[in-house]
Amino acid sequence: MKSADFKYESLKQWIIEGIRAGTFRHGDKLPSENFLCRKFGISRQTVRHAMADLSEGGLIKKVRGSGSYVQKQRPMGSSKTVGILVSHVDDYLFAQILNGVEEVLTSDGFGIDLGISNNSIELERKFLQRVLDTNMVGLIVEGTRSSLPNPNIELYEEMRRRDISIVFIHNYYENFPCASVLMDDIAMSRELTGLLLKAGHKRIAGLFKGDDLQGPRRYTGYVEALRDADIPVREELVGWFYSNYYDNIMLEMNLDHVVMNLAGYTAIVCYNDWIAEEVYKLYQQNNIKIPGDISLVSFDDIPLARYIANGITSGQHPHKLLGIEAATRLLKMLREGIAAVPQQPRLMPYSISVRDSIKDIGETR
Amino acid sequence: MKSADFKYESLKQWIIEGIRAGTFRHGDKLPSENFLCRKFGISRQTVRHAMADLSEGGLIKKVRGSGSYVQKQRPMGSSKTVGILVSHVDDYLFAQILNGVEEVLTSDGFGIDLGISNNSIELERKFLQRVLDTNMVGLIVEGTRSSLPNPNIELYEEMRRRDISIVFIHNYYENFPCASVLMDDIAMSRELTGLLLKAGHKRIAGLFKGDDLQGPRRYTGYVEALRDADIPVREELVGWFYSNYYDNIMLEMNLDHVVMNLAGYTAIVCYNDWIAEEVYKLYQQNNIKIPGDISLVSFDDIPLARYIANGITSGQHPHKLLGIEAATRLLKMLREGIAAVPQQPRLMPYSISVRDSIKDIGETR
DNA sequence: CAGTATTTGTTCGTATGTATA
DNA sequence: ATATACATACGAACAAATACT
Repeated sequence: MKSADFKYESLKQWIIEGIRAGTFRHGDKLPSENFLCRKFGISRQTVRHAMADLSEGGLIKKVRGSGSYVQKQRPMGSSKTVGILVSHVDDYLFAQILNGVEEVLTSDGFGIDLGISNNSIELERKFLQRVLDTNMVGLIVEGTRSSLPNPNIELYEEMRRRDISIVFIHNYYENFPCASVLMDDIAMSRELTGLLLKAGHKRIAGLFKGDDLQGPRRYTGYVEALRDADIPVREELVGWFYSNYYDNIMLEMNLDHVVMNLAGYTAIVCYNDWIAEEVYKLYQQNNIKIPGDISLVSFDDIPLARYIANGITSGQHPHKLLGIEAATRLLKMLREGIAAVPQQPRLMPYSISVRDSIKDIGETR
Repeated sequence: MKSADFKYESLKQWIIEGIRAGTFRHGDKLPSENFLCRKFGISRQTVRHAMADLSEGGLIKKVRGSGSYVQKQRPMGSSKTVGILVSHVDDYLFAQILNGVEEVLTSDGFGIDLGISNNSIELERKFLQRVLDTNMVGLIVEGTRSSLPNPNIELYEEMRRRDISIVFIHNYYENFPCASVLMDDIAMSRELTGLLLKAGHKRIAGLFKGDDLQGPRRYTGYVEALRDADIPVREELVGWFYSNYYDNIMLEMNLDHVVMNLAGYTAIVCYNDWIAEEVYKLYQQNNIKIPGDISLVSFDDIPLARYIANGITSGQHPHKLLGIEAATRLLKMLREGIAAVPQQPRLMPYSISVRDSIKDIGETR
């Protein structure tokens, strides 16, 4: 189908198509040069030209005295680079993850190519394209706007076709089953909300990120906990915010609007510690005390969490371990094939750092 | 000198040497194939074999009907990958820098290959080797143990020979003049120490990192401030710690030893906010109040700084800007040649966030 | 602008060397 | 040890792009 004005180009195409179609599989011996000469009625030099090109590109390996062989799709010595795409690099969470990933991969001689999506579908696409263009062997990725249908799925599917190993972290796309490593957001959220319930709170507000899978998952845990306690979920106590409003500049301008629209609650579940800090600052301005007036729980347990108010109760997320786990799974897939790792979410264990941000208001249900 | 058993290999060598020696300069037209046939008494096929190899490697460019030309050392379309090597990824400082670097480079179509040295000379070497092996076009690097002579200088020099652009951040090696972007540690430290002096402090302790260039620079500023105030520097008030003791696990075990050996001071200059936090925790255990008993100033102004004690006074380092500045300089070097950017340190502007960690003890000198 | 010489690109044929099965 | 298969090398011819007159 392709323009093959030259004989050596058409022979290259013929071999490539044969490999793609499965006629020649990885490790197979290709027909000898002399055989191809006869078959196509061309000279050996021409055959050699074609084979040399393919060999240069790493598609085949020529062994003197033996023959030419189809290389594994990804010859070991070729790229040895793994892409890692994260959504934000604002804080130390990412740094910890990266630390873990780096530790595992570089000890195995892999390089890391980094991309930041800033939760932009377009930037995600750009990086995925780069993964394909530069022939990376694997990808660790934090999905962009992972709770919504993703238009870049086609690129992920192209990667799968090309046998590029993929591990998602923190989230994944519903319509793309894949290995992933997640924190156990639902259970963690259920337990954190449970702490508030146990302290007698009944009107518990929630503040979640809407366009990232972690938001809905944390919301789910919150809902489950309320349901278990036979407390109806009140729509007006749940605030949602979105990526557009999430970067540091816009955050404060919009968050107070969301938070101040919540009313009549004694406790709040915050999407993460950064949001909790913003809420705390807002409360300070309005002279609301934590936990005196409002009890608060949150996620991530960043170092700051110790210092917000009297210390806030936060779900601990083993970030470095998550990075290590993701990288380890990727390595296994690279070495033993994609099937070696279950293409399902793996939930990381968690723990909760209880601090003085919950006031017991008696009446234990 | 090299084993050139084959004619095409020796011709390749001859051309490479010619380019290296300056006989053929970039853009020059090489002798025609037929000329080389006659000159070396070999067939045109053999000449073509050699030329094809060089062309594949990007060293020369063949133009049909015209001739073969020496390529620029780094043909634009080749790698488009920039290495970035940092020492630690523990905290958000690095994340901010990376954010800035990423923003600039990816908008120009460059990819980022990340390495973490963990302040290990060996890991640094490994990454530098990777930069060379994978033909990266540039490098942004935070030097490893930058206050000491570095055994990897040879690799940096090889990069320079290969026209790989290099920008140092935070530090540089004394014996390798190079473009670099630094925070103005000395001036910042002088000003911070000055704040303590203005508040009447005379016995001011200092706690510095010894094996990173930033440590000695901050110490220098501290010394200059004291000298300006005609206060002698007392050896016993200065504590030094080293990378071995700097990772999170070892830190606390050793820091208290260093800190507790300091005695008879009313104020302390801390290497950075993480150290300040450790010092603060130590003080808490010993019932020492900041600023009641000891005044404290520090560097970096991380978000935590607001929350340590009543908030600590800290020198603000525009991390993201530093990343942007470094990346911008690198881009300029990549586009216009290394000479386009002064091979000297560029100091970033800074500001100081004054908080309630300094007690005025009267007697304004 | 046309024509010609130069230069690289493609293809053929052949011969010899060397590693592998 | 022999046959097979790839690696190097030579010689020749024509095509196509470019440079020069």
